[in-house]
Amino acid sequence: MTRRVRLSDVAALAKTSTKTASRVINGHSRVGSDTRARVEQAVRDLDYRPDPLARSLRRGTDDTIGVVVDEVSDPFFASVIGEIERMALDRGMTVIIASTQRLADRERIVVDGLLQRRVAGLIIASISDDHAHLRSAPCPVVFIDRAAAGLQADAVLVDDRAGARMGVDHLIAHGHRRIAYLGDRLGIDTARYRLDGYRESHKVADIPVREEYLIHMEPSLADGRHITEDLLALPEPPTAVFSANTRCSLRVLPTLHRMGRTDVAFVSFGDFATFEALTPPVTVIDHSPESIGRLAADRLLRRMAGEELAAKTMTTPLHLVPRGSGEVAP
Amino acid sequence: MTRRVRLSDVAALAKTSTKTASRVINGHSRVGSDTRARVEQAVRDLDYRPDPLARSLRRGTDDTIGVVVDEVSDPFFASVIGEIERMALDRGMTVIIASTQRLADRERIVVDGLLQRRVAGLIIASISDDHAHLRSAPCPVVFIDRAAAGLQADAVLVDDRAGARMGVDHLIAHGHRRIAYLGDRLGIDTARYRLDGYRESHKVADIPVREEYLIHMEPSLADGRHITEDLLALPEPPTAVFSANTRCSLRVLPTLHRMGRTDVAFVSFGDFATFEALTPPVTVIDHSPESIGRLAADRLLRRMAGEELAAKTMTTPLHLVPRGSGEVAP
DNA sequence: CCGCTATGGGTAATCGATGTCAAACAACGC
DNA sequence: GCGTTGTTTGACATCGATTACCCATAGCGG
Repeated sequence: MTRRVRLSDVAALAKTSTKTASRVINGHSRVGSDTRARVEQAVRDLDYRPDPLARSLRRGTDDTIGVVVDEVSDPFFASVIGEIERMALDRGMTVIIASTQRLADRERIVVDGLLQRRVAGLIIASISDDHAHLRSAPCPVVFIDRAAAGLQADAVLVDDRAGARMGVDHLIAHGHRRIAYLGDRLGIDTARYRLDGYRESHKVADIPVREEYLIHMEPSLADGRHITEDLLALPEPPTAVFSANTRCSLRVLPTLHRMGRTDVAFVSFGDFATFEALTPPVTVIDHSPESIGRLAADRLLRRMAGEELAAKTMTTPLHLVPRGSGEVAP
Repeated sequence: MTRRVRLSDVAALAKTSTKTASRVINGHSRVGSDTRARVEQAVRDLDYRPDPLARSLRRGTDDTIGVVVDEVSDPFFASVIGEIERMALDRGMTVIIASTQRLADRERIVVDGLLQRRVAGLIIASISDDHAHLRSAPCPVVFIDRAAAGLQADAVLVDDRAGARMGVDHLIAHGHRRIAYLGDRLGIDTARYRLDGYRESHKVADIPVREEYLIHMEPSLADGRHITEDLLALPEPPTAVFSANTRCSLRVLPTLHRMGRTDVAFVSFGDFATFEALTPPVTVIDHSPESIGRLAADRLLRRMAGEELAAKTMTTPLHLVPRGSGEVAP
């Protein structure tokens, strides 16, 4: 990092004005071919690269995509982000990731912060329930995992209700009537819809829902040990567990195994590499985080390129992968 | 997002100059108490927040920490990042994450990009072998996971050689003499040192190293199926596998289980939530990604706060957690 | 030879905040 | 009353790039 090379240095070396140099660099309007050549040479000689800060300040926009998620260490989001990054970087764009730790007020701060930085586009897994303030956002916004409220916008979703129904129906079909539900706290849409699916399955099968079987994990709660132990210590313990997301599954499965309670059936909404290696292998409702990332990034990049598109909600396909843990009899 | 409120708007409302308003906002030097009050009122009335871009441009530095890792979806880095974010956000700083996909030339680009953005500090898991160009970096730099080459700098490391020795010694102590090594390609320091440890263990125990047991996975390689199958199809297949990192373990363990080959002993350098739930549970060399993140962030934040510190290399503790897979007899 | 349109290029304002420097003013001692 | 010191304050330049606006030159037809 020697002294910064500025546009004016380039212009000086090319014996022209900054304006013309700027024209060449940004490919604008007509510039004489000899002048253009001189500027290009100077750029090369000085290894000049425009200052992204100054450029954004003037242009009012940056070539950065902002991504807002709950937590990077959540394997689901980690994969989504990985895919977004891959697509963005192919196009020479930077990605800024910010996490909300599942706190609604942090989300607001974080999103505002990104907008202040004039990101060119935003991909948000929102936990807040009001996005009206994004209506006049100065850049395209794509929602992932959870839909926008009070706002027409693109969204790439998972059919939460349907997925949960698949999983719970599957357990019911295998004879279970005492099924625990494990998910995030209900403030979060995804959790609510998945719970809805759970309830619906019960209703259709005419099984009453027992409130003591519903566990809503706080974001901060470090491990699932007590939860699992308490659940199995109930006078009438569940014979099956439906876990509404990978993160919950990762917390609870180890405890279940440590307790030797693999007789409890288990279905996870969301897969993970080692799930198939457990004994019994974990039955999952699979949805591809990569394709969510890909769809979202693609949509965003197209909007950023100026395509006029109507707001659209995309849903990624789901399928049940029976592997063993979901087929254990009660 | 209505029209942007600028400092001059605040100044106008408070009937003073932009400079004075700026003084109040940044708490610099002395300002008359009545003027200060007027400015503060105006800030509140207009909901003014300084433009981070303009501020950075002028100040020459941003309140953002740049983090460079191989890949966000690597569980090890995901945890490290999670911890860095938590610490940074407590102090109101933003974190920008960029990934290199384990490509040395991308690393250079990505790092330069962050420096151009005038990040206030950098945390790098570098895969390049020359950091001389960072010697005069305009901000503090802390290396994680892999040390700096050709440069005095802080680093938070894992004792790769010692960890590998622990793991391989353990396998040897349990009677194994045919031990496969599975790691990243050797261009990466971490991989090299871990392999060194593996070799050293063999030397000490007077066991020859068989080159056909050494697997160096390419970063792009999607799954470990063929690798595992090929390894076990050798005329004299290994009776044990030492996996040099969590990512490799996550790729190989499922295949091993799918093939029903849990008679092959397995030790993983790096733990993961489900490892203890497998049958047999996975013996690991445990090192805490969170504490790496914490140490690195702490060090960086202190430097950013201006503390003068001598370059220091920190090493996080390692311990062997025997769980079963590493104690399988040959 | 004049006026008109292209074309290439320069000057200076701008984005929004902050640093420099000096003016304005009060208080103080003499 | 005057010089001195110290506190507030503001005009202006600056960070580095982009752009609105204007000017110069050449080529053209009449």
